[in-house]
Amino acid sequence: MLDIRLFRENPDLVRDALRKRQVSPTMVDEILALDRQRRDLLRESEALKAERNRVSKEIGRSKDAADREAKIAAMRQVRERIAALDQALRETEARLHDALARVPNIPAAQVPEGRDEHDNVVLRQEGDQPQFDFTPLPHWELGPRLGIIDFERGVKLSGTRFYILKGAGARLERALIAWMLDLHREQGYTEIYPPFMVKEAVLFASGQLPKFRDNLYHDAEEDFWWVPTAEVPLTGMHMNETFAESDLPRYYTAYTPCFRREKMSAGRDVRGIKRGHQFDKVEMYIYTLPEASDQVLEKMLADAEQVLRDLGLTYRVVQLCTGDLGFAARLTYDLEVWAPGSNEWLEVSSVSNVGDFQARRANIRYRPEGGGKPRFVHTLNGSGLALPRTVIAILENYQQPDGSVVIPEVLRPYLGGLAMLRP
RNA sequence: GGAGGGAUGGCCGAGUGGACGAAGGCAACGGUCUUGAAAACCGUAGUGGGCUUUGCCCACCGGGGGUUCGAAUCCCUCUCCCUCCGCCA
Repeated sequence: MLDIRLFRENPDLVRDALRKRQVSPTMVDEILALDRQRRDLLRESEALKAERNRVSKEIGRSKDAADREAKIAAMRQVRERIAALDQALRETEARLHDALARVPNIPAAQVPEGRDEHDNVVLRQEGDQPQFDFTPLPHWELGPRLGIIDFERGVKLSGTRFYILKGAGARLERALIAWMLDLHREQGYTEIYPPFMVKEAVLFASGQLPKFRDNLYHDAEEDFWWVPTAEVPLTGMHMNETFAESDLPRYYTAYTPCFRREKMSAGRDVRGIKRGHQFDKVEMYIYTLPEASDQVLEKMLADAEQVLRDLGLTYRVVQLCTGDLGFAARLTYDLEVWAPGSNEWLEVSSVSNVGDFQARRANIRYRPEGGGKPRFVHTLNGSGLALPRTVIAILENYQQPDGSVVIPEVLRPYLGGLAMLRP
């Protein structure tokens, strides 16, 4: 959520930001009109309330019965008018709040301008694309051959975009989660095991609602929403809290499954385990002082990169352009890992500085050391990493001519020493 | 699931219709005293919003709604916490 004052004081800055994001800037004028209307109603209502407060006190003190009756009658009228104004005010505020809640964050100045993902900028590549003296298979062939992925039975249970991991496949998934959490813990993050279902207010706080309702699963009878990412509970965890400055920064890491309806990508990536309705992810999340957030973003990026480096995988760092930036983000780096069997770069991590955008929605502040008004914190989030695509990369990069797959060294202690998957 | 009891400022805690944004205590901050500190004493202090911004006004006592000229206080409702009973991995 943006500060309404930004619209009043610098509407062109907001319009410009929306244009760069390929979003129509007409909402700016709508918001300014609602803001004007709100303040007009508020002024009128508050003036009447001041009068009511003043006269009511006089009524309490008055000894004159006739005087009291006259004032009570007059204030009855005032009450009616206040009620009508407040009703109009509530409606205006609801519309203003809803409009404001749908405005994306302002991109940071250094974000390259562009229409969509084709205009993202590859900053660097780490490692070379491996050469094979045979044709590398895609994971959707390797998995079933190794007996570790069962697509048919996943579909039998739950339909398209579901699969079963079996035997060493299930163990590999679990090993990756445990290893990533341990790595992040060593990097300074506190491990969190959050609820996988949260209230609507939490999804609003992190920015998923109201705009992305269609991509979420929710319980029909109760106020439960399945998390689409651990970023959601890790934001909501400190909702309506005020930190002491000395409490910051806070580094968190969490494993959760992520549940997404994927309505937007119907028919895309239907093969393999690249895009499912349920997938595992280890997430990093940081609360910082505003001044520190840009610097902390670089640490988070490095921490995510270490996962790929330790696995010995080839990846590239991509800076998202304005048109591809997520709703809440002001600056985002994607990490894409090379998958030789699928023959594509797979997004396994998205590392973002959100600024105060979520903090404002979630009302998360800190009190400056020297005293003074509470200020909003900055939040950052980054995957470290998304599991299925990491599994894809491991299977496809470490496959051997005979169809077996070598397990990366770092994972072997988590797999009882297992070094090789064999058909 | 049933019965009962709760939720007040940073913390504790008083307050059952009118000078209550809220006593008192603790903690915090500033000052006096002191070589320094402690103690003692004096003082300052909440959050958000509006405006014609040395200030004035509005709102906020778990959330929402209602009664009333006027609500922390009365009514309805929701959420959460505690106690007991039941059920349960």
